[in-house]
Amino acid sequence: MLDIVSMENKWRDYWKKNNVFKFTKGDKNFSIDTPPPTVSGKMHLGHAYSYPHQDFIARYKRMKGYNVFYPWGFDDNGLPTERYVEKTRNVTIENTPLGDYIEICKEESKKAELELADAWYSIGLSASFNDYIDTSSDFSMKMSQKLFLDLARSGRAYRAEAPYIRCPTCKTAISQIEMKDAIIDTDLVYVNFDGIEIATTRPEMLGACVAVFVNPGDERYKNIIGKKIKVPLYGNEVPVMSDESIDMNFGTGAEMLCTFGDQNDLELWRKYNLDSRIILKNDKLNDSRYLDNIGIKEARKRIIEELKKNNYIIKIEKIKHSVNTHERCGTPIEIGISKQWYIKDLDIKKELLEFGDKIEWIPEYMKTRYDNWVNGLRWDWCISRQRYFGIPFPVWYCNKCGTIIYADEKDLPVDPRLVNKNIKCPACGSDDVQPERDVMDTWATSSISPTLYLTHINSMDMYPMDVRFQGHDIITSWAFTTILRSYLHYNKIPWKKIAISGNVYDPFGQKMSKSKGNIVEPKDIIEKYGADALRFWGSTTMPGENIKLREQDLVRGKKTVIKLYNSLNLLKIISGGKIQGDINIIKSPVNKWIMSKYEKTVREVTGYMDAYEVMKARSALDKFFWSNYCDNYLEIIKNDNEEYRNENIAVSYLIMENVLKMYSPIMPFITEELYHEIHPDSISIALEKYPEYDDKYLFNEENDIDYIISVINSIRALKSSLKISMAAPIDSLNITGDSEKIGRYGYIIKNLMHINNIKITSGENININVIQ
RNA sequence: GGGCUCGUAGUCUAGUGGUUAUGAUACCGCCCUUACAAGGCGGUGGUCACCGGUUCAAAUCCGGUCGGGCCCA
Repeated sequence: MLDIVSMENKWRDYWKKNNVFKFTKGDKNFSIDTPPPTVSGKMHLGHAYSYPHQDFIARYKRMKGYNVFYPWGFDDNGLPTERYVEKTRNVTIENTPLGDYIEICKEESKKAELELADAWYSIGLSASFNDYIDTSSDFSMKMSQKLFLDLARSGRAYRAEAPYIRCPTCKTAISQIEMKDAIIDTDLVYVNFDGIEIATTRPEMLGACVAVFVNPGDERYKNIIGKKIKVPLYGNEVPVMSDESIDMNFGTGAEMLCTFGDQNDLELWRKYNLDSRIILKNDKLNDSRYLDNIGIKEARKRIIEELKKNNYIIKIEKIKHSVNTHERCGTPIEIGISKQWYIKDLDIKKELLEFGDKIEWIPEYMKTRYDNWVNGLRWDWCISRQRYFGIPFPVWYCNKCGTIIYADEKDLPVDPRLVNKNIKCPACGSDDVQPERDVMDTWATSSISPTLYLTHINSMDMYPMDVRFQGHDIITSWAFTTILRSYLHYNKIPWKKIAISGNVYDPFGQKMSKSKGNIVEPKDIIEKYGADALRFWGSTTMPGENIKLREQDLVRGKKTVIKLYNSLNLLKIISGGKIQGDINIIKSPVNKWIMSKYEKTVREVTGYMDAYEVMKARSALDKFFWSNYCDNYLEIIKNDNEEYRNENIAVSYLIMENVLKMYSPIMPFITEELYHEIHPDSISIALEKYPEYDDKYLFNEENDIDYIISVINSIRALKSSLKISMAAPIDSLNITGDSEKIGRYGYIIKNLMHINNIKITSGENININVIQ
């Protein structure tokens, strides 16, 4: 009996111990840009579905003779890690010195990485786990800072006081990438503005009002456009202006523009070059009148009270309103104004689109999402975060003259917040300097993953990498920022291909989530069905497609594992354990038939694998293995003429081991196990050569035997209808059909179906009847 | 609101102009045959979402409708 769990464990240990997948650079290299999973989360089923996709290709390319660079990384920067540490170690930035806080983050990351690596290893990935990189290491920090300095010196990265998107909960700037829409319940307040009714969801921002906007086509307000009106409570005069973007059906059709109530305010503010009245700073409102450094909710209450007191409120309506939120915490974002670091990208949209075109997208339509994103960019990429654990900016500021002081490249990596290195201002000579306290956005480091990976092995000559694998949910973040950085630093595409994978849903098409209680752990699946079956399930979709978790796919995978095991078992019984014979001269028509089918399968499977269509490759292989090889070929040679015995053994073994090779990228465990039974001296099936298509093994007999098999199927149907065993002997049978073929290959029919005599009648259609 | 994508037996799925629409699973019947009953053989089951158009020919191409999913506003 086959014990799948212990068999898989055995090979996992073996691969690790023998460092089977270590990369050695050669003439023919193939490199994969792997998504570094975050350390704050466990490997979930979505990962267990998508990561094997990279591994299928990695293993295939390795067997096709490439030196495959398949690095491994962990992303342990930023907010998720801080959250994780604050939860597990009960530390906060308020109760812990910065240096200690960072050390604890690193410590926990390291610990989590060691634990997590096992989960990733358990699904049989052939990546370099022995030599992984993580995004918070000195190495990553050095590279990230160095590339940042390159951008800063060339002016691509700049620091500016500008409006920025802020999360009040996380108390940090975020980028357009991190926003998500949400519908919330809110009050729509109708305010009397100098006789004009205005509806607003942000009454607390009244003191920041710099204009009133209406739609130019709105008849109600036509005659007041261009006039000035007074802001209630504050009394300042603001212009009434018009813009197409104003929705006539929202509220009263007249809106106040505040610096800054929301993104639309910001856009109109930029478009018309309006004044600013900043009353909101770091989540506190201060208008030196009604609001004295108080929070947003409190301020809203107070302003509404004041408006009521002075009879400015007409009515208050409860509405559902669409707002932008921070995707990590769900808090509605605010627009703040402060100094942040940006990477300028709005001026190179055209170039970025061209780069998108140069990369092969699998599947192709996923590129559209990238294009839409680039076309819709409205902000330069804000890369500074007011957080603690992350790559620090290698800069100081001179308190005297304001000059930005960049770290010397030879001193990298450097954390200006923690080291005091006698920094002097190069402009004025002052040593009164202060460090930048912000850290970089996690994507600022993830976006240079090809550089990180290739520099790690000292092989930047392999740039661009061959392929990036990632989910479709991060096309606008990871794929986009990587292409952007690659353009800015090297003017090269980061990879030749990008392969996008889909999401995993439960059997009813619902997303898996804790609250729904429909989460399935990969570990449980591996225990029940095996890692091979889990990977098999992962190979049942076309590139980019979402997948539902369905038990039957796992069952099918496990059945395939067992079928492979049993078919080798049968070969051992038939051959008496010996492989013999010569396949250079094939005489048996049945062997000619199976060799033809086999060669065609090799050609087909290889073609699909080259196109990353693993699902089609596997289907073709399944069909050959189950139907042609097991159900028909092996059944026939069990009962074949003695003269073909040695040839049958040779052919059946040859095909068996090549079937194992073709299955091995998908199911590495069972194929390793069985291959070692045939070739005990092999280091690993993963290092063997993939079968090559050879047309010298195509024979005309293929069609003849196909015909004979259809005759056999008819006899099987007959036996089935007679309710007798396939092995039950029949004395005499009349077969109508192609008499020449049936005559020539009648012995196959007789042997397999246990028939003593056959009588042949010529006819168009196959017809079988028993002669009593 | 815009974009992308999908709609094929109970369920999942292949198929992008041309025999009788693929396979899996479920279901029914038979068979323990020199491996495998988690197997084999046979069978039931489909107005290819709907409407219209192009064509000798449409699941496939075009337009529209309805319904899912995702991305972006």
